[in-house]
Amino acid sequence: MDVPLPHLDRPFDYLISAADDAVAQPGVRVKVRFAGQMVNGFLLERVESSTHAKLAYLDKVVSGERVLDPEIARLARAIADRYAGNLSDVLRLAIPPRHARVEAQPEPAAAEAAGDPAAEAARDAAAVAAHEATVEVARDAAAVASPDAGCGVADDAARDAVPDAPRDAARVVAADIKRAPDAVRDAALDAASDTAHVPVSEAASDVATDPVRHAIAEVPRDSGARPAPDVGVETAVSGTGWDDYPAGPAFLHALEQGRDARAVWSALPGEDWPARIAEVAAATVRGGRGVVVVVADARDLDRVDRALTKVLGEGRHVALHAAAGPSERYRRFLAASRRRVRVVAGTRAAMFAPVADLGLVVIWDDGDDLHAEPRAPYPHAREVLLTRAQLAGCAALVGGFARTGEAQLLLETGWAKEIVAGRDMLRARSPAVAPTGDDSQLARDPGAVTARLPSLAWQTARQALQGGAPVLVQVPRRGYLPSVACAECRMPARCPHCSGPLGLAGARAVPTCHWCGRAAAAYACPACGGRRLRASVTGARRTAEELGRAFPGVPVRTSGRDEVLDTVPGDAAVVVATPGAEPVAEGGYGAVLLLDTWALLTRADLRAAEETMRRWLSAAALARPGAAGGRVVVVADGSLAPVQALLRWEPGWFAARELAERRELGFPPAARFASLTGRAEAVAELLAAARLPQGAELLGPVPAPEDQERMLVRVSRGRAAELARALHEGAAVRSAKKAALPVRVQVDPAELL
DNA sequence: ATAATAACGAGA
DNA sequence: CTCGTTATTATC
Repeated sequence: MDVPLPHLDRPFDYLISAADDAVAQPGVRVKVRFAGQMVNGFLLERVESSTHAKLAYLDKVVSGERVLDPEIARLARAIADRYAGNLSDVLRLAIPPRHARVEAQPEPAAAEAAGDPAAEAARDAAAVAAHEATVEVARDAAAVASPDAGCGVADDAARDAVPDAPRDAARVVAADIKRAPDAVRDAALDAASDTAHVPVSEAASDVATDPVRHAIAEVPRDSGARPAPDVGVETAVSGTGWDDYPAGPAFLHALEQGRDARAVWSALPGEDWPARIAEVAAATVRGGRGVVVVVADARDLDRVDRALTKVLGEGRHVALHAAAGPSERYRRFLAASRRRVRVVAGTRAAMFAPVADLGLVVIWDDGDDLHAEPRAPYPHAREVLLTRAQLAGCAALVGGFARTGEAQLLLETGWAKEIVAGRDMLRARSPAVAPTGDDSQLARDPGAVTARLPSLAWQTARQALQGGAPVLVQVPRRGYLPSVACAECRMPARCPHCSGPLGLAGARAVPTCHWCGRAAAAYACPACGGRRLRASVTGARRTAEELGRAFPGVPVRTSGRDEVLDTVPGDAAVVVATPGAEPVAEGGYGAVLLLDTWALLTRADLRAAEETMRRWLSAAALARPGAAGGRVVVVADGSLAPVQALLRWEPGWFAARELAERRELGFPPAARFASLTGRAEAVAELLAAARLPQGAELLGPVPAPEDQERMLVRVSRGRAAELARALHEGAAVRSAKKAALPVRVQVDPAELL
C-alpha cells in the first residue's frame, strides 16, 4: 500500500467482487479505500478467508499486469527489514511507474517468445507454484464469515447470478512472511565468523534457504523442478576468457548446471570484463535460467550491453537505467516481467528486475559508491543482490579489479569462493608499477617541466608517448573533505574513544571526533607518538593545459564530470581523467600516472584506503602488460599498504588486511552502524521508543545541517537484524503518534565520517 | 483524513 | 448513572 508510515507497514485484507475475480491476481496494482481515502497498492496474494472481521471491497484493479513478482515481493520485504524501512518505499524502487500506453502496446518480439519452449515450461511451472501457494495459505487461514461478493447484492442473489462468485479476500501490499529473511542471510555470513550468531527462527529452517547447509559455494540446488546436477562429472566449460582463472571453467559449468555457485572475482588487469560477464550470463541462460547484472554507471552498462548482444544475440536481454525515460523504462521492465527476456543488465535500479527463474546475479565493481541507493531506505545494490541470491537460491558473482571489505567477508565466512588468476598469469598481464616520492618541488627547472610532476612520472610518460602510446593521468576530483592526520607520519588520526575520525574545525581548534563528538585535546599518534596534527588539503587540480605544457606537441584530452570519454585511440596522447571517468584505450595505455594521491588517501572517510585502492586498480588495469611496455607510476610512499597492494597486484591481500583492521576497530562490515538524523528532540524520542539490542553503542550527537543532529548506533553483526527491527518499531511508535518532526534512519549509512 | 472507541465530566 | 463531549487510536 502506498502509505510509507512505519506503523502501517503490513498487509491488509480486502474482499474481491465477482467482477474483479479473474483479473485480481497476485502482483497486480489495485486501488483501495484506506482510512477514508483512496490509495494505491499491490495485490500480494489471494486468501480464502481473513482473520479481520469486517472487510471492505477492493475498489478496483488498476490493470491486469502482474508487476509485482512473488520473488520480488519477498525480496522487498527482506530489504525493508534489513534497512529498517517500509515495504512501500522499497516497492517504489523496485517497480517503475506504470505507463498505460506502453502496457497496451503489442509485444515487439512476441512471436519469438511464444515459440520458446523453455519459456513456456517456466511459465507453467510458475503458475503451478503460485496456485499451490495460495492453497497453502488458505488452509492455514482461520475460517471467517465474510460478507459475500457481488457488489452490494444480497448473498444468495449474488451466488445465483454468478455461480462461481468468489468469496476470496485479497491480501494487499505485502506477503505475510513469518520469518525474518534478513536473519537468514546474515546468519549465513556469520556462520563462519567469530561474532555472535543470530538465532534463526524455526520457521527459517526451510531447506531452500538454510544458511548452514548452503554456506558452502556450489551446493546442488534443492529443486525438484530441475534435474539434479551431475556431481561426479567435472566437465568444465572451456574456450572462454574464464580459462585464465583456475576456478573459472568450473564456475561456468556450475551455472550451466543451474547450481547456486557463489564467487568473488578479482579481474586480471586489462581484463575485458564485460565479455566475461556476458559469458557467465550465457552459461546461465544455457542452463535454462535468468540473469541480473548490475553495474555502477551508464558507461559500464553500455559496455555490458554490447557484450551481451555479442554473446546472446539481438533481443535476448534488456538494459535498464534511469536515463531511458519513463515509457522506455516501463517497456523494458515489462520485457523482463513478461518473460520475453531472461537477462537484465542495468544500473542499481535493475537490482529488483523481475527476472523469471533467476539463476545468477552479478555485481561489477561493488565498491563504487553509485551502488548505494540515495532514496529511503537506502539499500546497497550488493546487499540487495546477495539477499536475492540467498532467497532465490541462485548463483552470485561479485566482481571487480578491487575487492571490498564486504566481498572479503563473503569469502572469509565461506559464503562465496574466490575466482582469482594464478601468479604466473597475473605476472604476464600486469603492468610494471613503480612508486615515486613527490620530488617535483626539487625540480631545478620549473619553467620547462610542469611544476608539480615528479620526474619519474614525467620520464615514464614521455617514454610511452615517444613510443606512440597514449598516457592516462588520473587526478582526484576536488572537494573531498579533508581529515586530520599525524603531522609526522601522516597516519590518519582516530578518536581514542570510538575510533571515529578526528576533525579540526579551525586552525587552532581542538581536534574533535566526527562520530562521538568528544574532544581529543591530548592526542598522540599511536604509530609514532607524534603530537602535532595537520589537516590534509586537496591540492589545486592540475589542469590539462599544465600537462599540455609538460608534453609539447602531444594532444591532451580530458574526461571528467562534464564530459566522459568512453574510449580513446591507441595513438600518442595525454588523457587526463578523474576517477571513474577513465576511457579505455585501444590496445591499452603505455603509461598510467596516478597523481595527487595524498588527497585520496587522507579523505575523511572510513573507506578512504579501500576507495583509493579501487581507483588505482581501475586505472592501472587499463595499462598494457609490463612485457608490452605498460608502466604505472603512483606518486605515493611505497611503504603504504595500498601502494604495496598495487605494486604486487594483490587486491585480495589488501582486502583481508583492511577487513582485519575494521574488525579491530569495530567498523563495517565487521560491525553494523545505523545513523539517525533529525532535530535533537525527534532523535531522542525515536531512541526512547526503540528497544535497542543488548550491547548497542550510542555515539554522538554531532551537529548536522539545518539545526539537526546525528546519532550513530553501533552493534555487532550478530545483532544487526535486531537493531533494524528496533529502529523500525521505534519509528512506528512515533508515526502512530503522528510525530511531526522527521528522523532519517539509515542502516549502513553510505558515508561514515 | 476519518471513523471507531475510550475517557471524561457535568447534571439528573 | 447516563448523556454529550472530547481525546485516542486504528486504518482491512
